[in-house]
Amino acid sequence: MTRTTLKSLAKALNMSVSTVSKALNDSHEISELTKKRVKEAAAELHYQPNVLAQSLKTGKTQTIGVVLPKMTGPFESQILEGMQHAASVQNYRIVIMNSMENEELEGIALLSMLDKSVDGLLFCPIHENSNVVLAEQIIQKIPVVIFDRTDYPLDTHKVGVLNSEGTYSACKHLFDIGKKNIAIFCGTNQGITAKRLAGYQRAHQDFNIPVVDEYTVYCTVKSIPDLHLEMEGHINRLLHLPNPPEAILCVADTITTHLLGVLAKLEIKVPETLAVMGFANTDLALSLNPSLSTIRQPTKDIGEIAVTKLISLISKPNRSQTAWEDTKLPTSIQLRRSTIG
Amino acid sequence: MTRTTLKSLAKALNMSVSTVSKALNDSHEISELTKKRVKEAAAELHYQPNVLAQSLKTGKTQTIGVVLPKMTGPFESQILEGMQHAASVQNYRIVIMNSMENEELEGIALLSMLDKSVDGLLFCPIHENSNVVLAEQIIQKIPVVIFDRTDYPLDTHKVGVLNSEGTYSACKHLFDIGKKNIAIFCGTNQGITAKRLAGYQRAHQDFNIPVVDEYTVYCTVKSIPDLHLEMEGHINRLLHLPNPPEAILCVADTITTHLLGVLAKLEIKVPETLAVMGFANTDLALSLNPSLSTIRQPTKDIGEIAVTKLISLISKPNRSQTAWEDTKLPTSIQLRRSTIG
DNA sequence: TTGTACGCGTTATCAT
DNA sequence: ATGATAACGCGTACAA
Repeated sequence: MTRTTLKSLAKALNMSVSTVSKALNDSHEISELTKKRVKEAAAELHYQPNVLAQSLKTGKTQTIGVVLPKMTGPFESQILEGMQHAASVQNYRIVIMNSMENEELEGIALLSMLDKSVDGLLFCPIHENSNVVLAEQIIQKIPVVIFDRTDYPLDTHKVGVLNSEGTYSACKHLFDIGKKNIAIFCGTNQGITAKRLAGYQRAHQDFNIPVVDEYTVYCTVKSIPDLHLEMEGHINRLLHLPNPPEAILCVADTITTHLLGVLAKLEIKVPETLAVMGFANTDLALSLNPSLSTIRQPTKDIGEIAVTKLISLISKPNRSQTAWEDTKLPTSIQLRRSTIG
Repeated sequence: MTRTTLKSLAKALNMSVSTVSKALNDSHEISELTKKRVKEAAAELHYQPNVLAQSLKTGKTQTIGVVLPKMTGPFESQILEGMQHAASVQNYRIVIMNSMENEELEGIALLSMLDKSVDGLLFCPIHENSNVVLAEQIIQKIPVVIFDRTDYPLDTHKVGVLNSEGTYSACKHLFDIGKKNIAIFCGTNQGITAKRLAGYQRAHQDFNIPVVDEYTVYCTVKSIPDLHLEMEGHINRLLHLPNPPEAILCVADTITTHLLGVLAKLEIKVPETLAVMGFANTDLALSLNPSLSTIRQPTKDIGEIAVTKLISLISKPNRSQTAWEDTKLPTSIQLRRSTIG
């Protein structure tokens, strides 16, 4: 059982390879009749072009590489699904490399993109200056689009969200329901944290509410059980302040979704004692107890737009003189019982 | 800025392509001195072999394809991460195709695996006889390993879990804490549901507890809000039975994790009125209120083992006379407050 | 309209 | 120990 190649197809048809090739590619210099004959025979013999040979010849692989720090978590998998979908629609495939939040692994992943096996790269850097020189090397050869963690010094298209607006709206909502004292739980990614923190501060300014320094809290721990402990400590400390907060705003998915568990364990009433809301992209927000008010990121859009922009770069002849776009998608807010009882 | 190829490298070194190629591949017929010179020059000029040309020549792509029904949800992304990890360690890359639970899309995805662009396929079929003929065609050309939904008529390695044992242990636990009347909420995948249902029934037999027909419930709906409504209906019906159940066992992740939300809305006490446990692979089980007792699948292992088995098939010369292994990994049970208060 | 010949970048066989 | 050359499967400029 040997593979059908152009050559074998040509032999079976008593024609030359080039005729067959042109016929299959609908060249105008081939008669309709032969085209039809060729295509029928191709279908008959289950001919499939060898994409490797095609790519070697054309220099295009119809493949785009994705390098991202993690792929568990609803946020990441939703982005990946968006990418996967947009890519397959436009006849591209996706190969994923996981940097596992590790700069060295990220370097290896990036390096493997230089071998002509992908037409473009979608990159979510671990932090704002990880592997920058490598990235600059890569972008000399293939187009790159930065997504999610867009605070990265590379001149190219970027696709992320309006981080500061998300926290701003959340604060506004909390103010509206009478919670003026809002603690904010920050995550480990500096660029994103900074943006979201800025929205929090700007909201306070605009509404003339003072920012209490002690309300800004950093959760640095990685494992879930440890995170629970760390958050317990923070909450106990906050509630014993002379002026304890009435709400907690979380700026990272893991922190947000696990906070309710911690509060339940401490038997703190939500939202009466502490209202809770934060960035989170899981369906489960609806099924938590109480259901969780969230700031939701348009993950699928991020993925799809990133892919579309990348593909447009790939097909563009002179990439050098492009005006780079820093696309910031709006977040949206779902109000549920963790803030409005 | 033109790419460094074997040829340009050779020219720079005043040597022939074949010498350079052999030197880089550590052929024994090349002197140490030249090897050293070649390798230095290669590093100097940032030479990277063109993997496409390599693959075209060798027939190996160092790439494995994954076709699976969905990739959101913790279960799927954990499996993917396991695959990704095992693959990269063994110097393979992964390209993912999402069938989106749609048999036609699955067919397209599978078809694209026939073009010599992957060395092997990891396949999680939509259901027990979707695209079987296509799969059989594929396995003629490249090795295939079936994962997760292993109830599929293809002679090859399979990697899944001991589904019936999971529900068996769960029932045993519920019996132990005095909940003899257990309702079971089933999902839409027939093969897996059947296995898990069997474990439920076997447990009842072994412990001499009658199976009540009305306790077996099917949740068929896809969207989360609708699923909530459907489950509400089932629960109301069950609780008005003359002999209402004291526990609910869920056999699909989505059902399990969302059930607590439904019960909270109905203000039903968990675990007092109804204990809850079920298959679920999310970290959030710990942070639900009450925290959720789960049957957990070794997702990372599934992914890693599937990859390892596939790679071993790829490197095996005579695939025809292999003894196919149907690997069933054990599940594990985490007891939390949704059953033991 | 069809066919011939070459090259994409490698690896592998055969000489030297 | 090293070098010339064919081949992998395809696309295409050029010739017929």
